[in-house]
Amino acid sequence: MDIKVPRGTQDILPSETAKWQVVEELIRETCRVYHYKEIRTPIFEHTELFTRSVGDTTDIVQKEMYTFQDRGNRSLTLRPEGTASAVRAYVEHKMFGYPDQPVKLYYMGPMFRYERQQAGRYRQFVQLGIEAIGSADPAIDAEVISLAMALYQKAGLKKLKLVINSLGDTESRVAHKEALVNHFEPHIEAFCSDCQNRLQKNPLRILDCKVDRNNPLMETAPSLTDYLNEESAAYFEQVKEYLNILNVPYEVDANLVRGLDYYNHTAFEIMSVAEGFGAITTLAGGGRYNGLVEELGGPASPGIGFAMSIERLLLAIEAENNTWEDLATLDVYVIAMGQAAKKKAVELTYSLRQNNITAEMDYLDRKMKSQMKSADRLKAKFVLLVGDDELEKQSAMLKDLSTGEQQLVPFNSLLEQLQNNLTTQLEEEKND
RNA sequence: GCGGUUGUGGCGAAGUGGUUAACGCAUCGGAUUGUGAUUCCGACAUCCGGGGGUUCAAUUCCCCUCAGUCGCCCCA
Repeated sequence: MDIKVPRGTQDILPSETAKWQVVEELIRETCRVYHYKEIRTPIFEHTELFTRSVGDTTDIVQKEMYTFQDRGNRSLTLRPEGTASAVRAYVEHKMFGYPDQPVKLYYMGPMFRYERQQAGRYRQFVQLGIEAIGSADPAIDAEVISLAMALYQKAGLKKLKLVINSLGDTESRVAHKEALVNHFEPHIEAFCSDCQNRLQKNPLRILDCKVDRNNPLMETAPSLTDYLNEESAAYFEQVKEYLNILNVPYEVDANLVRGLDYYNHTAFEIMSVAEGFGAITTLAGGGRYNGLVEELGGPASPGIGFAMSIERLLLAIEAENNTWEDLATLDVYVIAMGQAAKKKAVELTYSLRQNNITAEMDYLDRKMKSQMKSADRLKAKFVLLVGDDELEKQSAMLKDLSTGEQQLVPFNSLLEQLQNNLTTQLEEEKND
């Protein structure tokens, strides 16, 4: 065996899929309650979609995209994020014309970024994305943020930190960027090489730099908050007010910057503060993108959304020591002794399944003892035993593995008997 | 892209420059001709990620390479 999964990808094995299903179910239910509808878009798009929306100076576009030529010489890219696709679909299907605005969408599926793997980071990973397009009401900002928080709470997470900031509108951002460049440029040679690159590209990131955090120029750098124009500042105030109304605790971090170009106004990030988490603690991130629909050819329509990583959600749940209900249950294990009995066992197993009873049997012609061990290991509730004696009596031995009790039951009343036993066992569990 | 670390059977994990590579778990067989625990007995790595080198001899030393993993950058 020398072919392995490609770097940064993983197989999610049967022993793991149960928890994925639990989380996925929780997510769909939450989205339903918040009245977001699922949209499914292709896993690859025209490359231009991402260069135009995400921004061609961003890390994602510059070094992380899986881009390829198809046989028709088109440049396609495995989607690195979902907002661009959702907005593309919004424009393409003229959802701006829908009577009910904002259009509220969610999607869940794999995203792809070419990066070195590390704890909580993969080249193929699964994101839940939420988008509300068509409203510039600060209340919907609060709704989107609270949806994310509600989801984590339902998943049992407590050690969370919500950080918000306002990037302001274009006017505010341009003014601030100019101020930053003026502030750092005269002394930029004192900064790390990354920061020197950031100066023109994205000076906001300099504020975030860990290498240069002790440089005195950091303290005196112009804050984004001071450069918000009146309208942007007022908008941000209202978002905070709505979060207060919803009792969603947050911290304002004036240095919070998101990596994608299309963001403006509200930006937020949710982190896990659980110990035992890896170096990457961001569970979800999002923000407002008021210019994006227009950028992709639609009418000016404001939007806001977020993306959260399912892998990181799972990691966070584990880091907080929450446990998973074991969903893999087996009602009946059918044991056959001898070839004649095997034929009956095959038939019985099939009919049980026809009646929604989870059933399994041995396909290795193993001895009875081995089959019993399998039934035990698989945590079967009941065993149905068929041998020559039983065949003669047109019956099967029905054994309750939890009590060890067994009784001979005629074939023709087996189904009824089993269904009775299963329901009484279920009720007893409830009473415990 | 850069750096740390690891790479021995299905899994976990010891180990040494030299005739049979510990041990634990799991699995299979038997003790127990048709019953799950425990116990006891037995089986289970022509080979120690791959390639090259040093050596009389390498899983153990050196080099290269590949892979996993963690971290930096950045992000979900």
